[in-house]
Amino acid sequence: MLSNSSKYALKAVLYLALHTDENNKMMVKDISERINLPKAYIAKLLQELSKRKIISSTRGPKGGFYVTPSNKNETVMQIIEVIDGKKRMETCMLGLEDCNEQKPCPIHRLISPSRSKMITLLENKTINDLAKDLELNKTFLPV
Amino acid sequence: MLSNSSKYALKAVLYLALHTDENNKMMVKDISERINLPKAYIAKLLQELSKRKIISSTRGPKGGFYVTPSNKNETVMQIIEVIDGKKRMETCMLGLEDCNEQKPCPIHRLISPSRSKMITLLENKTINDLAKDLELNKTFLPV
DNA sequence: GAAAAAACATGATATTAATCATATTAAGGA
DNA sequence: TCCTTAATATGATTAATATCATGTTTTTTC
Repeated sequence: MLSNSSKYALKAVLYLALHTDENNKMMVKDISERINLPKAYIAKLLQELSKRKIISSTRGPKGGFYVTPSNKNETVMQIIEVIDGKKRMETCMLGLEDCNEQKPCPIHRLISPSRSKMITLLENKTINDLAKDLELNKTFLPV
Repeated sequence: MLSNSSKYALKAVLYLALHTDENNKMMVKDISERINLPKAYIAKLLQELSKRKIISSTRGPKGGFYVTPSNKNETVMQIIEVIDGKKRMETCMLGLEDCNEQKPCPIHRLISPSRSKMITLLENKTINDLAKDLELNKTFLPV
C-alpha cells in the first residue's frame, strides 16, 4: 500500500511538525538520529518534499528543514503522492489496466468501497491533525 | 497491498476455477497462454498453491492443474497468505513494530477500520464466489 | 518396463526499490 | 569577500522482488 519511502517521509514530516518552525530548523542529521532512520535516505526524501513545498528548508548555517503553519495544512495523501506517485494508491488491486465501475475485476466491487474510504480519509487528514493527536498522546510515534 | 505474485496467482486460480475440474486438467503452458502471464513464473506460483492444497494437480501425461469443488471453497485471503505470507496484510501501515489499539500510530485509528473491513471481506470471499460472478458476467478478467 | 509427458524442486538472472555517497550550490557570519 | 555550513542534485550500490531456466520425479501409455 505505502512504500517504505512514504512511511519514512510521513514519520519525518510528523517529527518536524512537532519539533520545528521558522525559528527552529533541524538538520537532516539530527532528524535521522531522532527518528532512527538512515540519514542519506531521509535526506533524499526531505529534499523531494521540500522541492514540492510540502515542507520548508533553508541552506547554510542555521539552516535545516522545518514546517510552517501553512505546511501543516498539507494532507497525508499529498506526502504519499509526492513520494509514491499518484497511481500507486488508485491502481486496480489485480493490476488490470481497464478495471472500473462498468467493467470491474473480480475483486473490484468487493474491496473498492473500503479502499475509496481509506483514500478519502487520507486526503482529508492534514499533518496538523496528526500532529495534534501526537501532542495529546492520543497516538504514538515510537522511534 | 498485494504483491505481483499474488495478483498473478489469483488470476490463475480463477481461470482454473472456470475452466477445469477433475476430468479437465490444464497444463501450465496453456494456462499461461490464456491468461497472458509468464509461464515459468506462473508455474512456480501454481506449484506452491498446489503444495498447500489450495489447488490440485497431477503429474504425467493427461496431468495438469485443476480445482476441485473443495478447492473452490478456499478463500481469496488464503491464496494471498500462501503467496505473500500472513504478515503483509496485517502489518502496521507505518511499519511500526508495536502499533496496536492501545498504542496506535498516527494513522492507525484513521485507516484501521477500512483495512480490517477489507481483510474480513477477503477472508470470507471464496474462489467459488468470484467464479460465479465471472460466469454471470458480473465481473471481468481481461487477459 | 521403457518412453514420454507433465508437475516439482531448486537455483540463476533481471528488474525494481531501497539505501548510500559525493560533488555542487546557497546562506550566514567573520 | 571568503570560509563554513547545510541543503540540493545526481548518481552508485545494495537488497528485495519478479522472472526465467533446468534437471528430477511421478504418472500414464504402449
